[in-house]
Amino acid sequence: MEQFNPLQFYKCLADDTRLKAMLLISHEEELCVCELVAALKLSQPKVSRHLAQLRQCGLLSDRKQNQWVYYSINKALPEWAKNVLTQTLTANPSFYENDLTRLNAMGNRPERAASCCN
Amino acid sequence: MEQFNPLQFYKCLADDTRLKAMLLISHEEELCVCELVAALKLSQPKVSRHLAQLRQCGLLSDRKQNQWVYYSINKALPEWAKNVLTQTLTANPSFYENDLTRLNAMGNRPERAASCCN
DNA sequence: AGTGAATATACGTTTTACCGTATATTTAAT
DNA sequence: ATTAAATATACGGTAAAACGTATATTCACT
Repeated sequence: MEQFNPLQFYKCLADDTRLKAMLLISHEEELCVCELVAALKLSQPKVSRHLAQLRQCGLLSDRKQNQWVYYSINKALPEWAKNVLTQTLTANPSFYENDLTRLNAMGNRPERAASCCN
Repeated sequence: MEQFNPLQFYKCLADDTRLKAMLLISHEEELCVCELVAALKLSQPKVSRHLAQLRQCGLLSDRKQNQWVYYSINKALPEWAKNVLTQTLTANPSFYENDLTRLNAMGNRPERAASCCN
């Protein structure tokens, strides 16, 4: 993230897959790729590509644990951008409710250890 | 505006011309097309096209007075969207400062009557 | 070492968005 | 009526973004 730029931020949010991924991750603290693939009902390469973009633009952080990669909202995001995400999340539950339902219905969700003690 | 949708909202903000226009209009209450053309240093058809899109998506309202068309933020925008715009405006002054300078340097800015008494 | 699961990337194609230029429309002024 | 200014729209071309498919990489398990 060179210098955080509002235009780049909104370009990241201007795609259905990326916006839903951001909101689901906000809602769940962190999610791994396979959980997002199940929640969004999209192909793995498609999801992975969009997550890579969100990470490169500084919106997401990732941590690897075993074979999984967990994505979370980048703590270093400017406050205004965090607020934008929170507002969007709380005001538009119907935008992502189906995805949340699929996520919760997913069997075999990976166990996760807290990032502080692995 | 059928039903206000966060994805469509962010697609509107995901273009340099549109984002700057939105922020300048937020900052100035209302602006006409020729003021935006001067502030953004862009062609009139380009600015007009983007404003039309913002109006069609429900982000802007317009009112005609004499030969000018003034654009302002749509009062009917959902609160969360208004908050997003306000946060973006106050947190990113450098994103639009040059445009604001050009706007203020513009000679012959059209006189405007308040919309309540024309 | 070999296999399978999770994830990432590369490549060519298709779709979407944006743009410049020309032109139409509306209003005001002469 | 004619002209000029402000704005809007139409059309064809270009560029950017997104996609599907194939493949590479990494890690755990046997």
